[in-house]
This record gives sequence, structure tokens and C-alpha cells, in this order.
Amino acid sequence: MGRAPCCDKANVKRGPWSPEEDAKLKSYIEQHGTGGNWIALPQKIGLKRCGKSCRLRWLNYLRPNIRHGGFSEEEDNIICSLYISIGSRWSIIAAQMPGRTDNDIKNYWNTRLKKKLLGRQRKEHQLARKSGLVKQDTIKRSGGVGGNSTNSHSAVPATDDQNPYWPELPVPAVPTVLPQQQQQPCFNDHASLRKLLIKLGGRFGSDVNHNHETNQVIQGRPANIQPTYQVLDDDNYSPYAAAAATTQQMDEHYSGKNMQSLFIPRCGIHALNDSSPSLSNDVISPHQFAQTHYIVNTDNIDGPGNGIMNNMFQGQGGNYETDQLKEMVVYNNNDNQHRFDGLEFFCGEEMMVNNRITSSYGESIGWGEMLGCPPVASSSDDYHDSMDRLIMPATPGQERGFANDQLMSGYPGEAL
DNA sequence: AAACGCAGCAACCGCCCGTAC
DNA sequence: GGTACGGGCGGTTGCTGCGTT
Repeated sequence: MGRAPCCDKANVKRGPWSPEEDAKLKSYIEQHGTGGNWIALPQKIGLKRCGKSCRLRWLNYLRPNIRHGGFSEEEDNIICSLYISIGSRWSIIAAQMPGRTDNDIKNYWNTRLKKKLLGRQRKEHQLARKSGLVKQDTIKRSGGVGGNSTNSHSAVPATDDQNPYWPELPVPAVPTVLPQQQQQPCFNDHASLRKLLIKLGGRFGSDVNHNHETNQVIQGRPANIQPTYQVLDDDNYSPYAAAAATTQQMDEHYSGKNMQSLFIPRCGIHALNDSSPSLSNDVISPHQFAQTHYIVNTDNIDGPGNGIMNNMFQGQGGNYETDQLKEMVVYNNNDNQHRFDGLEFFCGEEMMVNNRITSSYGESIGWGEMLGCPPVASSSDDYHDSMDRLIMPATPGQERGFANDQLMSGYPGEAL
């Protein structure tokens, strides 16, 4: 049985809204609210509009404190980092950006940001190739966890300029013999784009980290990451290091000893706080955390299919009780498929090999570079400066727990 | 000046989910 | 437990304005 239409499409007006219609709708909602029924609302106020159309008009345009256009660099960063983490969950992304609507962000991403980022990455990579800085990581490609040659073709870049926006990606060390059609980049879908962005932004070295300067592989915490993280205690969710975790704490975290901790990058707090009045500086509550940050559940990392749960919650204006929050955040794995279905790209052919997350390329351009920010700073001050400008740190994978090879052993509900 | 192409954006479409009955 | 319904969301469409030829 088919679904009944929400309204009589023959008798409803479509297309752009007139100022009179806007005024009617706005005036009514400001005085009476929506009444909890969008379908009935247009009839109440004598609008020949579909209820859903009214809702959309209100949410995207008439609602107070809506901002249009003029996205800042910081907002760009937020969008990018959240897109990488959760994909095209525009409503969730919009929830982190007061005054922005999901529709606006979606349009901005599709029309500008995507091109801007990919264009910049492509340009920089071309420069890097010209200067001979592009290295070829034969270890990872041929023998590493990501060395499944059958999985690597989709990211093999085209070398022509057929599409001015799609970036040229690092050329695999081992030439892949594939039909020409397969060698063309296929980034015209979101999943591919997200994979690409992860490649661009993440130095996801699975259980290792690759030092670009020395060509060394670093175990555990990357050497260029300073201990500037707040670590939240798992039991009471209170920051036990208000300003920063110690080096030891970070090392423990990266080595897996402190796997019950929740952790977030300070820069993320700051960046979000700047636009989120409900958040206090430096110390966040469980509720705030749930509203705004990713939570890494490293429970049962040794159990099959119970590895990382990299999650994000939308506040939706709700007030989660602490226990409820804890259940949702860490302990309740029952509904993970539903909550994490935006993360399926982590299991893409390049990213998930043998239950590990990996990058197709040993090297890639970090977010800082991609977004025009300075590369990882050598000094502490420079580091903080760059981090404060970036919601995504220079090595985002680590902050999300990818540094440990056990973390990405899959999440519940996901067949690996 | 006209035609054309493109980018940006508002609005719509259709699917999914939660909930009430 | 099944069904109908409304809300919410992501993807897509189509209009408009601007720049280029």
C-alpha cells in the first residue's frame, strides 16, 4: 500500500515564497508556535502551502537568528572535519554551528567548499610533484595492511586535466594495471569523496605513524603531536586534566593503556566554544560533550567486532541525564548500527583491510596544509596557534583513536 | 546586446524513522 | 504486532543572477 501524500498537491502553491506568505507564517509561529503539526498549520493560517514546505521555509529562512552566507574559515574547518567524521549528516553538522541551517551548509559544501578543498589539495600536490617531494611508499602499498592491490584502483588518479576540480592523488609506487576506465578517479559520489578526504587529511598509519621528515615509522603517539589534550575520565566524565593531558597520559592513550578515556582535542573545544555559547571554556560537561564532541568507545577492543566506536551525538536541545548519556555514549552498543551508519566509509575498500584502518598511501597532505594552515609546528606556540585555527588537528586519525591498530577492528553491526 | 554557461541557492521530492492508534 | 501518519533528513531539481563569449 502506497503512502498517502501529505497534502493535496493539486491545491497547494509551490515555488518561491512571497513576502506575504512569509509574513503570515512567521507571524503565526511567533505567536502560537507550530502547534506540533506542520501538516495542519497552513490550513490554520490560510496558506495554500504544503505543511512540509512551511516547515522548511521556517527552519531555513524565517526562523530567528539565521545567518546566510559569509562562512568563516573556522566554519569551513568545522564542516570539513565533521564531514570526514560523520559524512553528509548536515543536520548534525548544522547543530554545531548556531545560526546555520543544514540546507545552507549542504549547499555551501556542494557548491564551494568541496571544490575549494579539492582544488587546493590538487594544486599543492602538483606543486609537490614538481618539486619531487612526493614520495612513494612502497612498503605500505605492496606489503602493508593497505597493500591489497585490488583495492587500490579506485584512488588511482587521472593524470589529465579533464576535471579541474578533482585532485591528482599520489601515484602508487607499484603501477596498477587496470583498464583505462578504472583508472579514472571516481569521486562523483559521497562515499568516494569522503574516502578521498580522509586520504587527504589523515595520516592514518594504522598502528604506525609515518614521519615525513625522517621517513621513519613511529610507534604510538606521533612525535609531532604535543600533549595538549583534555582527557575525560570514563567514570565521572570530569576532566582530570583541565588544561592538558600530560605526555604520559597521551602516551598511555596511544599505547592503549588508557583506553577507557574519552579524549578530545583542545582545539576542537575552542573552536566549537567560539560559536557555541552553551559551552564553557576548557571544561565541558557530559551533556556538552555529548552535544558537541566525538566520543571514542574503546570498550572490548579485544572482542570481535567490538572495537572503536567513534560516535557523535546531536544535542537536539535535549538534556540527557548523566546515566542515560553514559549508556548512550559508552556502554550501550545495541543501537550502534543506527548511530554509526554514517561511518560506513571507514570500511571502504581502502580504509578497512583485515579489520584495520589504513590509508592507501603512506603519505598524504594533512588538513592543515590542505586548508591553508601551517604544517605541524615545530614549537609549542606555533602548534597551539595552528591548532586553534583548526578544528581538525594535523593528525586527525590519532585524535579519533586510529593510532592504535586495535581500535579500528570494526563496530557492532558492521560486517567486516 | 544577445546568447550561452555556470554557480549559488531556495525549494521540492521521496525515503526513513518514531509514534500513536 | 500492524498500520497510518507526521516529522526529519539527505539528495536533487530548477530558478536566478552573473560572467563570459
